[in-house]
Amino acid sequence: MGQFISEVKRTHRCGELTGKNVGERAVLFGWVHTRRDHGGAVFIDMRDRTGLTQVVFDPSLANVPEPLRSTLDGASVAAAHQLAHAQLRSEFCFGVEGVVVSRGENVNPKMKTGEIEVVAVRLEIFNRSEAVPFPLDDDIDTAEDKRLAYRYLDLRRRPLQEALVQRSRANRIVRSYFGEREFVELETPFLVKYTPGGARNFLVPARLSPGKFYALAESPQLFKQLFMVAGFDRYFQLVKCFRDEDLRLDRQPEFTQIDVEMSFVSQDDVFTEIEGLLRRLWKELLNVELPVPFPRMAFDESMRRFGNDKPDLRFGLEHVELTEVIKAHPEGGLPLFVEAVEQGGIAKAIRVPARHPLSRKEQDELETVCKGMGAKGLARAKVGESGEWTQSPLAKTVTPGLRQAINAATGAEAGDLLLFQFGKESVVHTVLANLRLHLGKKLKLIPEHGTDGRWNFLWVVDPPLFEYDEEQERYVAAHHAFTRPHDEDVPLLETDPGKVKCYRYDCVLNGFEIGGGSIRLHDPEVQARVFQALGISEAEAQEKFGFLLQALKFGAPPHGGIALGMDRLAMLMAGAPSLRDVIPFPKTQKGTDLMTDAPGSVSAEQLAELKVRTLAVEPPRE
RNA sequence: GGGCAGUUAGUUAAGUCGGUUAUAACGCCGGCCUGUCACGCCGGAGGCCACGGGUUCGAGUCCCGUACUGCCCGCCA
Repeated sequence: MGQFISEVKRTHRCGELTGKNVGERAVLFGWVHTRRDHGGAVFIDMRDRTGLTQVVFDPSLANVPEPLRSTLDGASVAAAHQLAHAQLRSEFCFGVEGVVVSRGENVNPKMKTGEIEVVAVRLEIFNRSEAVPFPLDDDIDTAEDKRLAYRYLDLRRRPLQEALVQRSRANRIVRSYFGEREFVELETPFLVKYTPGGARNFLVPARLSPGKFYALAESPQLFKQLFMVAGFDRYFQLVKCFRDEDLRLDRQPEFTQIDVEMSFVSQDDVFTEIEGLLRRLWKELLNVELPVPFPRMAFDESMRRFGNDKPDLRFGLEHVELTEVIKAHPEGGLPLFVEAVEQGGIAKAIRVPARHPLSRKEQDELETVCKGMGAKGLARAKVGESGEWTQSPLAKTVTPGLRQAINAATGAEAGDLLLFQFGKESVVHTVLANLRLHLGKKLKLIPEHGTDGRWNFLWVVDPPLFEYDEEQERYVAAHHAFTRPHDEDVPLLETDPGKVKCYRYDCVLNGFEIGGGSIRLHDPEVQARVFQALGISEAEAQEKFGFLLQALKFGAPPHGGIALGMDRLAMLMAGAPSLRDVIPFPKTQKGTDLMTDAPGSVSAEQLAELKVRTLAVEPPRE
């Protein structure tokens, strides 16, 4: 044991052997991927992270041509075969020394290395393996929780290895891109002071300040602005961020951002830098030329046409605004519609073209989907040959005038299906935005998971600076309080804050928000007015953001930036169905780690040392 | 906090109207096999049907609850 490694060094990797290597001596290290034992000859598909090579243990050396054959030690070959036959099993880790030979008639065109095989002259088993709990093939349908419990085995599988290797290359590209462009890579603290608002923070008890807590940084936002004040001019960082919010397919509690901040830039300058980066990533990793500049869409337009601020532009099924149409037909015969509109709500529809027929049952399923998102129901109407509505309770009540107006607004033709939502604007938008995505997948306009080679990038721009919070009955910052409003809207800060647009932007790809940022507010006078509009007093602002406000007083440059979600980028570039597939050790939707069983209990002593007492029902161990 | 779906052998699944020994494939173990590559053939082991309660003469199957997993709404400045 161990001798093998000190005596011989690896000469090749499994995935890189080709016909050009025929005749070479080869030493390979790897794992048993599959084994086919014919008694007389044993075939092993040997795997390392580069791929597979067939290793054959054949004491007859039938496939080794002379004069090479007579140079090989027959006794050693026979011993290797015997060991392979008797012991070598799935997922054993082993080393092999042999010669690369052509497979001749037996070429396997399905394998990258199918032209050749390695005839084993010497075998060393480094470590045996228990039977693995699930197959390690490329395509498996093993339940996620079992894969996560044995993540180190799941990570032996090629799709995950390739995704992670690609992500590693992406990191390198990011660093060289920004490095070449005079950006400085700077680090920021993870243990920071808690600031209210925004994402919920993970808290870390501060042992040296009993009773006090650090927060884990949800982003380096304020620090990177201070880099600008300090004059670093152009900053980037690949940085972990932590947010204690509920998880989704594309959200993990700890994730990585490509964090960027620049001084003396406009919104367009930021876009140009980022488009250049994304172009480089797509070119080098996917060999795809992304057209630039990316299209831009106003936030309001995105909400109107798609019901959210991250539209998937790969397919239609756009929302059709019907509020005004209904208002124009007060006699229309749609009490529910009218009621919703009168109460300040809106009415919208999606038209499903006749070429995508949906059965009654499928329509009912759509209604279930909608109800799950807060809809009261899903009104629908099938459009007949002469524009009449059928298969709908609306058919009898709606007046011909309103019906024709709605048909005209939606562009409805015979055989089309109209799906309506009416009520509170936020609910209508949520329901229809998700219904549109659901339909897109159901009708195979976009894939259920992963990508289809279409890359529809989009900048969503000019959102409102404030959002009205109905619970608190006041305006809150839609992004953060340091976003620069459009100059022409500044007067509205006092008169109509809801109308103020700002230099905030999101980068959207195929319906995923892959990045967002803003041009920052560096004018103290406007800043004060923004705080006032938010109802934040001078004292309050000082307490929360005092260090930043102070910093902005010392000749702060105009600046702005963006943060890109590295995990989401990696997921989309890999065509992976989930963020978990590009994170080596991800967490479940409940934020647990099924391998380490984190989060775990701690001892009473540990808690006492931190001056922390838990109210949880389950007492800590020990 | 809420909605939907799921949980049966190591894995993936089937399991009819509630009925007596819970199936299959793959994997695993043993045997045979010299050109396989989804190797083949023969044999074998392997199950608290997630957990708890209920209905019933009888529950994998029906009902209620809990846990866990996934997707979504809320949440994510």
